[in-house]
Amino acid sequence: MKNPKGTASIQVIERMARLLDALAAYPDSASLKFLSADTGLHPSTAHRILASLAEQGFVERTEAGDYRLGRKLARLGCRVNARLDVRREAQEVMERLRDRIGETVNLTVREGDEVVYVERAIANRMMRVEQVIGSRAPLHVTAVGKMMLAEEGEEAIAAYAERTGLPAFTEHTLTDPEALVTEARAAAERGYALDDEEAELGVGCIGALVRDAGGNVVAGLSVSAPIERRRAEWIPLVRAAAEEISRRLGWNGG
Amino acid sequence: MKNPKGTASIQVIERMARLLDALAAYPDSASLKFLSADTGLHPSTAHRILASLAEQGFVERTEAGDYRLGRKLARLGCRVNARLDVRREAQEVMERLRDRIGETVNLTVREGDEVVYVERAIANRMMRVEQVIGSRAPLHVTAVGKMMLAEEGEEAIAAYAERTGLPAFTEHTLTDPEALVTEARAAAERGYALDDEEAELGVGCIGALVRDAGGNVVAGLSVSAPIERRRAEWIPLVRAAAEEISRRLGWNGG
DNA sequence: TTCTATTTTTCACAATATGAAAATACCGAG
DNA sequence: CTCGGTATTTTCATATTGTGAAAAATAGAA
Repeated sequence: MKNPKGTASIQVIERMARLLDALAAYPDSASLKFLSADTGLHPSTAHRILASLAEQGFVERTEAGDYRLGRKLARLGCRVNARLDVRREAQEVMERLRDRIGETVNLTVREGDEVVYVERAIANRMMRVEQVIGSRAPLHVTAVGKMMLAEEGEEAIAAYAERTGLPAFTEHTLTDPEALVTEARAAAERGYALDDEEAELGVGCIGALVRDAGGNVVAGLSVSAPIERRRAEWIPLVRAAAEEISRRLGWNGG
Repeated sequence: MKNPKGTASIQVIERMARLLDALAAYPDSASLKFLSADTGLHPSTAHRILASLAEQGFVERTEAGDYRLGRKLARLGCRVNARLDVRREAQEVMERLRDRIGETVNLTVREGDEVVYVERAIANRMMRVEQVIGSRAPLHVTAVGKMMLAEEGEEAIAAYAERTGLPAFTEHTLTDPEALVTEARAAAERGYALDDEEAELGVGCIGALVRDAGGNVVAGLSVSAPIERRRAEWIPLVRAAAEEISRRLGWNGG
């Protein structure tokens, strides 16, 4: 059994990644039992890997013996955030936008075939949309995800569709590759994308892209609201906010 | 050659940690050549591990083929930071303290035998002390480090001295285990510690500890200034700021 | 072009991680 | 306090897996 997936990767590292991802899914800490179950790894193997990770500071152990993500990840992670200074720059702009329209504003970055929520400004209303920081969603069910796909061209979208099978989250999810391409192209031309209950029934989003000094897409900004409260007037506001963050990152139009 | 250090760790994970640390030492990106040289790993081995890490998103590759820390680290890291919400809570307090006394304020967390700088509010003066976020310093040459040592008791300080050899950074560095124990105990009793040019000539610090809801030390707050500008009047301000952050984290005195 | 400096792939080998099983630690219930 | 079930940790024989020398490919400089 050699390289079943054709990837030239080291087994332990792939397994470690699975363990860390599983661990990140728990709000605070998790026991060996759950982690080995979630990852499908033999408890003995999971234990050995986790012990090694603990030794290096990638995970920590609670008094109860459970595992949680470690300080070293925070340290290394803050280097990454410092590099793409998005979060820091975005925070203020996001809060202004939230105050202006009264709905939740999210900042997401792409990771593989998904977007990850990295920052947010939550609406202070009884009914609101709220994403957990660190949670993920496939590209094709989110407004910014569709724009990120559009950046890569039609072949890449086709490849994405092939790879993921465009799983449906609601009856409105775009499950047809053709429709996704059309929608993505339209969004790129307009400079914003909508999500009409494609990820969750009753939730509507407006999203726009954030670019760094080099013009590369580094994040996506979006407003998420109950669909009946969403207003077309917000579109220019979302675009302006995304552009404001881009400008702070050194992007001068384009 | 089995477990030369007696540790039951997985080799690849230890090597991966070395590579990531080496990578973190570079401001932006680094080439395979430097990374393998820095870590002492065979280029072939370093390449294979880095490729695997890249596959999992722990590192990314630049257009030039260089390596840099990846998004996944930011994502996992932000989970850690969200847990110990220190940085977010600290930011505002730190800026207020900085504005009050006009000198650089740092937030550090402990990692093994070192403190890591995770947040800061920089003095806006021509001459100022400025630490790079992510950089480190041994416990015994910093104000907060000495307080963190004091938390663990004398035996632990002795063990630390034994382990590290208390390397001298300046002629004022405490290189005698006895002196370090005395100093640490005094600092713990006072509730603050000083650093009198022990890390760098001309730099003086005042540090105090930040505790979470459980009373555990989660970080250290310190003011760093040119030694001749440092004032004893700042001591209560630093302590108050550290306590304010602790309070926000749920700590109610102790 | 040719030469040099890096990066990447290859491959035979043995060191290394694996996982079944046994041992230990941990709890709750009685 | 003891028993019984559960979770964690260690052990150990095994072959799978990662290793690193060397060769191949790639990129740059002259």
